[in-house]
Amino acid sequence: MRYSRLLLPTLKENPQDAETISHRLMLRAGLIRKLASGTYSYLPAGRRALSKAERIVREEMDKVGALEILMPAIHPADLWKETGRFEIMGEDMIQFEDRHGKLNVLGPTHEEIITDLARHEVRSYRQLPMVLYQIQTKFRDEMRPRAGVIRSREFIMKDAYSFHATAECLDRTYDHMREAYRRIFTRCGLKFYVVQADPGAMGGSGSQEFVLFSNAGEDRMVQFGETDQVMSAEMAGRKLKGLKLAGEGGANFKELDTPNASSVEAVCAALKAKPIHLVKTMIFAVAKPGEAATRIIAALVRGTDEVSEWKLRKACPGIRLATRDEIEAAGSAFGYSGPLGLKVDQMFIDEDVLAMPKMIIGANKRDKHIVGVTVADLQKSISCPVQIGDFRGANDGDTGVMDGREETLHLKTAIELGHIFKLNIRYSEPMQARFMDETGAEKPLIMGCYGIGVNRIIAAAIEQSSTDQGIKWPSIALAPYEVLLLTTSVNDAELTKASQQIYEELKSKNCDILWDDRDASAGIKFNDADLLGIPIRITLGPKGLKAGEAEVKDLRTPQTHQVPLAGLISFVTNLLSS
RNA sequence: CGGAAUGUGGCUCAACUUGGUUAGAGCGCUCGGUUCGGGACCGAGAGGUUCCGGGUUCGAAUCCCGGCAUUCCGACCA
Repeated sequence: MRYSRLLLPTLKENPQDAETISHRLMLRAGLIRKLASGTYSYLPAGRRALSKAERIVREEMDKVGALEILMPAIHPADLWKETGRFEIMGEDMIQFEDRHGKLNVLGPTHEEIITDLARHEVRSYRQLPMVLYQIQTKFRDEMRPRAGVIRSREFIMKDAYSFHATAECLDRTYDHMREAYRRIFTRCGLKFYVVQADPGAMGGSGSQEFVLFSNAGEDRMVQFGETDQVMSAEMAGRKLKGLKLAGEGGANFKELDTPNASSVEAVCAALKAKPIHLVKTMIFAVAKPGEAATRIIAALVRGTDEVSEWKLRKACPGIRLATRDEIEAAGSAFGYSGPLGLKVDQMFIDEDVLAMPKMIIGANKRDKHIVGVTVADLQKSISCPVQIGDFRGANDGDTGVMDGREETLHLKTAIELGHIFKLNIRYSEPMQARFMDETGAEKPLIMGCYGIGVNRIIAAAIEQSSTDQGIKWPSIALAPYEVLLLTTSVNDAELTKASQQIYEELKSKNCDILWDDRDASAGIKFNDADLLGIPIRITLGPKGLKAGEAEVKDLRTPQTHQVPLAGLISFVTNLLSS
């Protein structure tokens, strides 16, 4: 491609709207342009980078026998109602009525759609296992799009879905997909971690995330010491000291007015205290979906900590946050809950609470808190069963425990690149997607699903390795072009002729080459070259031409070579295949 | 949805506090010339609903009210 014919509008200055490095550089290097909040156009170079990522994804999917399909972005809302996810996804789904008054949504993901396809097309265990995938635009009406392409309202996702007769077969495919994902991100040159994750809204029995550490990310992760072991902060277990609910004295607490102070922050302001002095009391209900609660429980953590629903769920399965009515039925007031006098069936107390000398707790009355509460007071007043343990998300510096080993936990923020799930029959059962097994019995299809945020690959690559001067593509396989031919001046006929010859020859060798043939000063060309970061840069100037050599810079090493023109083509093709 | 900030040629910004000529600068763009290995220089030129609506005033980019948009923090999130 000739630069003079290309739309590659670089920006000299940082756009005011862009804060994160990948966002800034994608704009400045002319990869993307914003249409509106959370929606971006990909310009030629950006589209090329995306295509390169897509190509890697396709090759690895095809290698594990996945079949590419394409599903609609417009879905009948009825399909989403079959699994209950119409309500769960809620306002994240972009909805519209068509001219016939039928409600449709723009697909944020495709479990329901693929399951519908499967219930029509899959009849027999003989067809299984089957893996289908697509690369397609998804829509989510994000509350707050941010960081350019990292969280946008419209994004490109590779989503794959697998169907199985047995759980063992799902396990095998899941493992193959995980390895395929490793290969994909490795080929993209990304420094990624595979993380045990909470299946969350997707449902199912297990999942792993592929993440890349970056402060532009949104996921809170902890790294186990200096190892490659990473897990979500919510799930990382910590070492306990063995504290007990016991103590002497107490009963010197008093009730104070805290009008309209239901958040930790507001209570601190009202009582001139710090979050570390507070205890948060979270009330949960044990209930089946859509049914009344069978038990009400409470969880206590310090004001600085977050209750880990995941850890709590392990101790007490089937929980969900209690409703306002349920909180009041437990003798409390919404926003002012505390352990003293609370009528719950069980209490789960994070161990750190027991190390607090004095605590501030909710009084179970509107606009009131109790200060000066001690562990002894808790011991005397709590009559329900109590479990002491690890019920909070991990903090930076905690001592983590994994498989009997102990390491300091380092808190990190991360970009989620991909996520793989064992769905089992989460979707096939409610949607009645069944197959006939070898005994002639009808069974729900066992499913897995596997997602990759394709445009996040590009953003993450730039987050991982770039400077304010420009992008440093971590893999040549991702760069919009492999080779940049920089002709320092186009007003020298000899130079232009020699450049064109190099350009044509490399092109004929199937080399992805961009020739900067613009009538612009060398400085502009060098700066644009730095911004775009094309890995191999050939610079040809009048002095070099006279000496019969070109300068070849390999940005990956980064080494500069003076190469005789006679051997230039083979030198570059060797670099590319190395 | 809560908190904060911003909105002025294509881009980055100034003028706003304290209302007062024809709203400026740099970059970019067009034309002419010089230059030609790190955003070079000289000259000429085009380009504006100062986000929108209302109000105050003799007079509003500037002050007031309402709205919209964008960004950041939080809540939320396959």
